[in-house]
Amino acid sequence: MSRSQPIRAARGMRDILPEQVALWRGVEMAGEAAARSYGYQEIEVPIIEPVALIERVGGDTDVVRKEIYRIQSHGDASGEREGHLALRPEATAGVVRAYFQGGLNQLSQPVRLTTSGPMFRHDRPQAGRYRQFYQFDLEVIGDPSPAYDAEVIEVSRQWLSSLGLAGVSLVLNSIGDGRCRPPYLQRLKEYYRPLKTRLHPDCQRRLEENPLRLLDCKEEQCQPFKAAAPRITDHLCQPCAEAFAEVRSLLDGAAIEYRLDAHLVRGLDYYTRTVFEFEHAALGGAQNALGGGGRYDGLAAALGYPDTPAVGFAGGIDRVVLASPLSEPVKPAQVWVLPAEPGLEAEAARVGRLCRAEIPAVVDFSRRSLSAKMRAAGRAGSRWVAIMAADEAQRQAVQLRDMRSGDQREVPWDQLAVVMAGSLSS
RNA sequence: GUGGCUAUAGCUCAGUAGGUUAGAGCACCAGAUUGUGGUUCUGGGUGUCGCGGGUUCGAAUCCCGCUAGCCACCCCA
Repeated sequence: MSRSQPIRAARGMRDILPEQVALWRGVEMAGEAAARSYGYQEIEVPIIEPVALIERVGGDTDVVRKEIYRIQSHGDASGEREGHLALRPEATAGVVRAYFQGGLNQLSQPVRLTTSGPMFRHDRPQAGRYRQFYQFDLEVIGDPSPAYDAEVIEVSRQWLSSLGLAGVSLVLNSIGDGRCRPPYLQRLKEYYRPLKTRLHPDCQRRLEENPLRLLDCKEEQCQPFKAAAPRITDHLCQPCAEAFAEVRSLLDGAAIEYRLDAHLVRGLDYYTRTVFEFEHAALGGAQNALGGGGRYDGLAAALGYPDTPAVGFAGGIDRVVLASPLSEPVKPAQVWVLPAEPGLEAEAARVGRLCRAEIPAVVDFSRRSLSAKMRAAGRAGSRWVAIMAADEAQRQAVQLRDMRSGDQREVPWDQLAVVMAGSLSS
């Protein structure tokens, strides 16, 4: 009625404040560096995509059922298609679309791509889980060789280890393909059906809807049945079994450690064969997955493009930041220009410009006392301050103070940049 | 989407048998130092007690609703 609440960020959204940004960028840049060193090329794709792009690949998963941010139609009578847009929940589908639409399928294959940016899912927020979250993606499109599965794993592992993360483990599985998975799921259902009444309610529902999920249920009462359940890796068709064996042998050859887990599955339906995930022990159970990926040979066809094999990885930047050892951000050398009395704004601004030839310069135009300005400069971690009152301004000079040593001397404006640059390099 | 816990200053928190001007540490601002920081000293509370309503002479405290955060699910990065 009277006063309204101040506006806050929407639920599940958060800001990355200046203090955090350095760490954030570091994580992102480490990904780019790892990708670049393996010859991956950067690509940017839209955050908004047609809902159909997401629905075709997502199938009947929760992500599509209830977690998609659909964009409200603009109300333009001629543009009813506007009602069919959504914020992307992941990047892979968009990258594959761009691969065809941009003619990358005409280049020599495979094409190695990397991208990163915000994704959106209408989940219940929790620590390490936001409605807008950031992913780093690797995709290798256009070649079925298991060697690319191994390479993608190697690059994503390189990303995580270059950040100095400890306690990261790789989990590996194969979930077969369109040929061997359906018969396996049939077996799995047959195994579980007689046990149905002894499963917990969610699993009773899963039995027919999504039997793979029975395998990673955490409910106590469902545990006893898992051990004897048929394992997908025992029922792979010949080509899938060979591909899986090759991935493992390549990982072994590269001395990449992993744990086989027949219960590892993926949320999105287009995955085939290799699936993998990086876990971090120190993070809570709900957000211990730092990233995951796998082969998605069925995706291109699901989008209406020619059947095209591909493999990829998506890493959660938010969670990697969370898991990263906090490093003290390195403050860049700076000079603060402090006019010691009012009326020197123009001169101070000019001194700032001269300094910027060599290092970033901040000009303090505030009216507070010089000692307050010094305090502020000191707290900001400035390397130098350039103090100037009317008499110095008249001589076109400043008192340049080295904040580390406390040494101070008068320096003419036109020598400032040189003097600071000189003592930086020494 | 389901269930549970929580919400007091910028941060971490104290404050309930309901009682008058709501506190601490850190942070922040100012001064000591009318031209010199990081140490020290002095001063300053910077707050619609998450929001809305109810009970009461009186609510940060009790009740209801809402919102947000956290935790466990669902699912996933």
